[in-house]
Amino acid sequence: MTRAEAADLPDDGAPKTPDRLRRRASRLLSQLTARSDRLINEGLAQVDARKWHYAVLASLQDFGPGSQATLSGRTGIYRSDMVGVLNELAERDLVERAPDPDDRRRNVITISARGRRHLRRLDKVLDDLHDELLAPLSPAERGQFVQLLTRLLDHHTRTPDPA
Amino acid sequence: MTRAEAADLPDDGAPKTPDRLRRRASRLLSQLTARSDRLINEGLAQVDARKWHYAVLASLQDFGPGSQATLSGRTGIYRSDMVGVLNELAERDLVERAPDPDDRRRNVITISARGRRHLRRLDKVLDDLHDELLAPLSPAERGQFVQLLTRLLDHHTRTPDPA
DNA sequence: TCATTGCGTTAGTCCGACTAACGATGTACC
DNA sequence: GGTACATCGTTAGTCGGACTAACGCAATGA
Repeated sequence: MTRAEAADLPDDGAPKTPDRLRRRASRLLSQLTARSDRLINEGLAQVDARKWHYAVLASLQDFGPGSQATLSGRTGIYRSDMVGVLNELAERDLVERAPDPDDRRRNVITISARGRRHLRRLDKVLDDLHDELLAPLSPAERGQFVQLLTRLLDHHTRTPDPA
Repeated sequence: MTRAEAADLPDDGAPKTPDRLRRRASRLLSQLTARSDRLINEGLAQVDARKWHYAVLASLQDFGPGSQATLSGRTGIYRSDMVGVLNELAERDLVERAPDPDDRRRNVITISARGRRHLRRLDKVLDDLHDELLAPLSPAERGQFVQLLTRLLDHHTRTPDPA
């Protein structure tokens, strides 16, 4: 081992990260989100689903059928990406896509019985995955965490940057 | 217009997002991180910097010179991406990259006086940006938030998925 | 009627996280 | 001393998510 290495590396070889870096909320968010996304994606993949599937199905279940644009608004998925998501859902017979007789530009998307069943399953899967995600936190802390995130997101959703 | 802005408009048609979707921690994390990343990136862009620059400079300042691999470990930047980051930093004369006489495979990266000055500026910029990011939270809540994030990240860092 | 707006769709950009593999070099073991 | 293996910097490329541009078409309203 060279002299330079001895200066850089602690005895166990674990690399040290500066505190000012480690404490930055933006960095914590990025890193945690990366882990969270992977956890959720892998979990959903095991039941042949993606998180967008859940968003669309839940939105259909809770607010009824709608056009692709409507779903886009309800779920936050861009309408450019919605196409692919609905293709996947239709392939699996979880939704039906039919032309709207009242407005021939639109498709009316409806959740199927199978879709409803699948949604119930996804809800369970996601509950478990979030249990894993939030494992180190007590129930009270989980509530706090969600609350803080919500407030921050709301703030930045309704307050666009003046740039 | 971004996703979150488009979602959820006050209409009588009520394009609303299902609660079970809105409350999921994973989703809140993703969305907030997207906003946070944009905020930080745009802010840093105004001083001709990227967040990786900060990570590398801070690591050099706090722990001294090191090889690219060392920096990779300290900052979390993949060594494949480190190349480009160091190119940018070297272009701006913020670091110096010199071959290590003791090990000709390595480069020794050193922060320059200019780099130190730049780092001080970045710290200030980031403080301001985080003030904006965490605006809706009280100081106590900010501490709480950082603490919760840290615990979660630590947990998932030291506990790899059993897959 | 004609311009405008909304719809679904295709294509493509940008970025961050991550993997694979290469040539050059260094280290360990027999 | 050779040889197998590990490490370093580097290039290239994958993957998914967020986001933009623009098309053809249908509906709307002045």
